[in-house]
Parts: sequence; structure tokens; C-alpha cells
Amino acid sequence: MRRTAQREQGDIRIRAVAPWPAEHGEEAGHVELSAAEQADLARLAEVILFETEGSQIFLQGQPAGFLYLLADGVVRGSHTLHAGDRQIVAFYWPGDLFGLAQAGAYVNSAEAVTPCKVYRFPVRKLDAFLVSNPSIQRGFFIKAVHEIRTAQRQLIAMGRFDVPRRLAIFLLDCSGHEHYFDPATQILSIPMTRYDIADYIGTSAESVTRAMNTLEGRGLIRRVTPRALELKRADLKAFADLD
Amino acid sequence: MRRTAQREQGDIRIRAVAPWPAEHGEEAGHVELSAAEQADLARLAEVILFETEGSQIFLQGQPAGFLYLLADGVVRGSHTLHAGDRQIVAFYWPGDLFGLAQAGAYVNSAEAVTPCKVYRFPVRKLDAFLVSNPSIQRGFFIKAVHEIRTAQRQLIAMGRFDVPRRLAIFLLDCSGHEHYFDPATQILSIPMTRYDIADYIGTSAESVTRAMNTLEGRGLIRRVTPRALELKRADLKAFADLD
DNA sequence: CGTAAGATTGACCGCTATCAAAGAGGGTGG
DNA sequence: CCACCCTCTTTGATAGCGGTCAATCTTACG
Repeated sequence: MRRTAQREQGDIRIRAVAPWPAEHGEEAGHVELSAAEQADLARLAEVILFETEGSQIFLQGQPAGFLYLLADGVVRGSHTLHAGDRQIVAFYWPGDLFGLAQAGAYVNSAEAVTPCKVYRFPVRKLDAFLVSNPSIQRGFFIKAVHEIRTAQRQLIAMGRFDVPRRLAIFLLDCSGHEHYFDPATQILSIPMTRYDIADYIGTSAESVTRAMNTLEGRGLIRRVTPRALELKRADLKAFADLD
Repeated sequence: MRRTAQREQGDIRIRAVAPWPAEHGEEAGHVELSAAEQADLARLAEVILFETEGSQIFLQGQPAGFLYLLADGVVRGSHTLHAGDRQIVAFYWPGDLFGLAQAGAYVNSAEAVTPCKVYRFPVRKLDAFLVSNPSIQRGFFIKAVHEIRTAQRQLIAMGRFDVPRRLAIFLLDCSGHEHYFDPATQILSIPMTRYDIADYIGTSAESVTRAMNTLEGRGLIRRVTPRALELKRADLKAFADLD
């Protein structure tokens, strides 16, 4: 279920685009971190592997001692209400940070959607480290801003789009993650279940299936298997009223 | 419509609670900024007054040269889709930062809901300033994290709650802003229209009115005037499945 | 080969978007 | 000072999306 492991080359990457165009070209889609900076960060962190799907990484409400950097795999961050409903607040992909806290407790739970590898930073140490490393702190700041944009995009989708459109946007978002989308065949391998998708886009698993039917009926996707979809990305974008 | 003005005492405050309990007590609900730090920031900024409701502060898509700190008043950040629908992504209250950008352009538009006063920071200068002032940068980082939490809370509401519950949450959020809520009488003065509320909680103005009826029918609120509501906060919280 | 989890389909109904129209205020010009 | 107008708010009627319950199909796995 859980094992510690060694760090590999180039593992420590933070996925984010800066709000302003970079002056001295950032690596596309990632925060610029020098080898030395990566090493400094690695020294603070512990590497942990979660090898089975559904593994709990942390639980909503627990004392939040750590911040997590996802190196490999997919993680879902979910919030459970008293009524028992679950809302998935975000899916995390390699290069994403998670472990949002308030008053020292995790706001959401995190579970492995696929087997995954994370770097785990003790927040107290990380906090001190960042204050004495302004350029790295800037990277974390940029990541946070990136996360705000992501959440707001999702908010717009939830507020203004019907289920088929929300699904279209979700599929397009997924297709941005190379490891799960093959540009040659345009086939997306979805790592999560219909239930996960439903809890993310604010609907039910049945409605996700029906929305898949809608998209397929319009020729925007083709179901190879339930978890493998051929996407017509341009048409999906047009359908979702995006550019 | 727009005027420049002088800075006043204690105007520069950033509203945010840190994810971890403060070690050396932060001013409740605000980032700790020393007088010197405030002065340094003020030196970067220009003060601008927007005196009429509905004033454009900036427009979605414009080059994003500035970051804004709201000193006084209420601002709405909205995103307009091709279809013409508007989603209000956030309401900003005194102490909030706004001006989210991507690729150097504003992602949303900002308009004054009430007359308001803002500090306007040139992003290039601010960016450089923050890198050489790690403790202030930390404040901005904490604010960004705070903003992520806010967006996620809204996301949960949109995904899992019906309109009356979303409205209840919205009213409770508003009641957290002293200037608009009188603890003695428990009366909330709403600065925005039904349309604004609707576009924020993802519904229509008509449904906002109906949701007001629902809440009033259950005795959770009482309409003094359309814009002045007496709140039963404990009951509202219970109704919204919050604590 | 049996079982369980995931995916799909169908039926039904409630919430809420939409269209339409009527009250309520507040501000402005006569 | 008053009447008008425009915006905001409210109410009513209707239709449709999508939630829910139930059952079936598929697939991976023990």
C-alpha cells in the first residue's frame, strides 16, 4: 500500500504557467527550478509510493503536517459533506502540489487514483526554507496562482455549462496530460471511474454516461473502451464554447 | 468615475488566514504587515477611486499590467463567455487582491459594485519587489492559498447544493464582512443586485428571489428591505449543512 | 466459473431555467 | 414639487435537464 523510495532525476517539477509571460523563458508549463534548487527541495522531502488504487494519502480534518508534490500518478482531492455527498475538488497530475490546510487541518482528503509517487514536505521546515529562498517561494506562489485559475475555470463550468459541456471540458483538460493522451491516435486513457468524474463535474455517474452518449452522438468522441476515448479536440472545444 | 487620491492610515491590509496557525499571532484574519512594509508597498502603488457603481476597473482580455488591492468597497470579478453568459467568479472585499492574469492578459473583468478605493501595483515592479522581500512575498502567497480555499468552497457549493443552500452560504459569507453586517441587529446590507448574486451562485435572478422566499419561509432570514436582511446565522449554518 | 465493481440503460419526477408581466423605488427633468 | 422612467425585484406558468431508483450488461479477478 505504501512504501518509501528513492528520488529520480528531474522528478521535482512544479506544473504551472506564470500569469505574466516569462522574461527569461520558463520551461514550457513548468516553474523554472535549477538543479541546485531541486536538490535543496529534495533534501527537505521524503519520497512515498502509494501502490494501490484508492490508497488514502491523508484525510480531511487530520492535522496538516505535510505538503505533497505529486511526482507520478493521479490523485483526487475530495471533500465530504455531512450529508455524505462527496465533491472532488481537484484531480492532481504530476507536478501538482496538494495538501491544502486551514487552521492546521487538511480541508480535503486525498486518495490515489492510480499508483503514485509523491514528495512529502514537512510544512514547518518548508515554510522556513521558502522564506530564505525567495526565488523558490516565487515558484510556489506562481503555482498557487495557477491553482486559483484552475479552480475558477471549474467554477465557471459548474455555474454556466450543462453536463455534456462540463464533460467536454473535463476531457480536454485530461488530454493536456501527455502520459494519458496519445497525440498520434488522439486516444485519451481516463484513469478515473464515472463516479470520480461525476463527483468532479458536479453530477451523477449515470449522467456522465448519458453525457458520453451525447458527445459520441455528435461525433465529438468515440468510445474505444469505457476508459479509452478517441477525442476530436477541435470539435470538443467548439462545443464547449472555448477557443 | 475615477480619481486618484491619497493614502490613509492602515489602508494596506491583506485579508487572509494562513493555512497553519500563526506562531507569533497574526492580526485576526489579516496578513501581518509592519508599518515599514506597508509603507514600502504603498510606495509602489497608486491609489485610485472609482466613485460610481458599475465602473469598469479592467476588462477581461486586456493586457494585465497591474495587480489591485481593494482598500474600500466591493468589487465583482466576472467572466463572460462567448454565448454572452456571465459568471461572477468572486466578490472582492476590503483587503482582497484581484487582477488575475494569464499570458499577460486579465482572465476576468472587474467592476465596482459600490464606490471603492484601490491600490494599483505595476506587476513588474511588484514582482521584483516581492523577490527581494521574502516575508511580504510570503504574505501574498498566503493570500493566494486563501483564495484557493475560497474558490474550492464555492466549487463544493456549486456542485452539491441546491439554490436555497447556495444562497444561504452566500449570505453567511457576506455576514463575515463587518462593514456590511451589523452584529447588534443581525442585519446584513447586501451591496449587490439579485442579478449579481445569481451570476455568482450559478442561477438566475428569479431563482434568487424564490430562494429568498424559501429561506424566509423557513424563518432563516427576514426581509427588511430587498437589500437588508435580518439573518438567523446559526439556523442558516445548520440549513447549509455547515458547522 | 462465480463474484463484485464498474458501466450502461430505462422510467419517473422534482428543481430550476426561461419567458412574461406586474410591483416598487429612486433619481431626474420638467 | 411632482410625474415619469428606468432599474431592480417579485410573482406566475411552463418545459426540460438531470437526479434518483432499479435493473441489466460488461469486465476483471480470484
